[in-house]
Amino acid sequence: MDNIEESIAFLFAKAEQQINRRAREKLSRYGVTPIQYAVLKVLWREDGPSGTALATRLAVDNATMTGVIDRLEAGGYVIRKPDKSDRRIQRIHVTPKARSLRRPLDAEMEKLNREVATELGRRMPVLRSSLKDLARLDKT
Amino acid sequence: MDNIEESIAFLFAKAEQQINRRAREKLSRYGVTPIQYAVLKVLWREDGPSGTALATRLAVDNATMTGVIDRLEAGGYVIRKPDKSDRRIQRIHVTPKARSLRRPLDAEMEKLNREVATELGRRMPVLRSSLKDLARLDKT
DNA sequence: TCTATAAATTTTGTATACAAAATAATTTGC
DNA sequence: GCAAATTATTTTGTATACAAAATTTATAGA
Repeated sequence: MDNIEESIAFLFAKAEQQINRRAREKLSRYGVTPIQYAVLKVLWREDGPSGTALATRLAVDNATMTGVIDRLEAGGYVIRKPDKSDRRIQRIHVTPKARSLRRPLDAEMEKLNREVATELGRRMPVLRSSLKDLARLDKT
Repeated sequence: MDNIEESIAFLFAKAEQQINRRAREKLSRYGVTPIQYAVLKVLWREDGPSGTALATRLAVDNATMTGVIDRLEAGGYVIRKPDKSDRRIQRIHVTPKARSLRRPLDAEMEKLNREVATELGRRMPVLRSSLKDLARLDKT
């Protein structure tokens, strides 16, 4: 392995950088980032999870999730409401503002999926299964 | 696309997170990070590029590269030397300390490559070509 | 019961990563 | 020759991302 470009870690970092850049471009005019979109996508399906539940589901650190929720809350997309029976827990709820963004945001991200699928052609299913295996979102 | 786990951007982010975590684990006892390893890998082949040349080659922002070099310099892995004919340019040189790390660091990263290749089996070549296409390290 | 442990969240500190602006030096164009 | 444009680098500000520690509250065990 003479060149850094042959390193799988480097290739992953750069490919992810590009995909992330394209996702940011598509989402930016709605005022949200890719990870913020991921949080909203969970909330649209079931409102009111705890911060830790979101962090676990989206595979980020609790500390990272605190910041993401801070900014979503500052932007008026979510609100923290203390759990009634367990005062350690903050439940995260979407606002009407964020609900109204569901269709357009999903449309943007599905567009990105289609673009990548077109660029990769028949390799797309293999890429997808490889990513899922490496991400191991189920177990670990 | 009902679940965030189907979004290609999310899958990429999570897969990259795992790969990056594994790379950090392997490199950490040598005091370097994945992007710092990438810088060293360039310098081992040809010493003395400018910061901008490194940023372009490794596809990161100039501002990001400034910070990476700052920390490599603070750790004694590289030194900045002003170019003799163009006073805007800082040339980046490896130190003996960083030279001595070449073999062990390359060994760690090749180990990671082999591990991933084993996990993905026959899908590895397709993954690699997909990543290269998406990263577009050549053009753009 | 009451203390030790565990759980949820936040805080602090470090490291990418990028955008935009600032700075300094060189090159171009007239 | 010199102002304008370009180039290299750094600075500032924002946003992930994680580790480690701190805080608050709940639960388990003696």
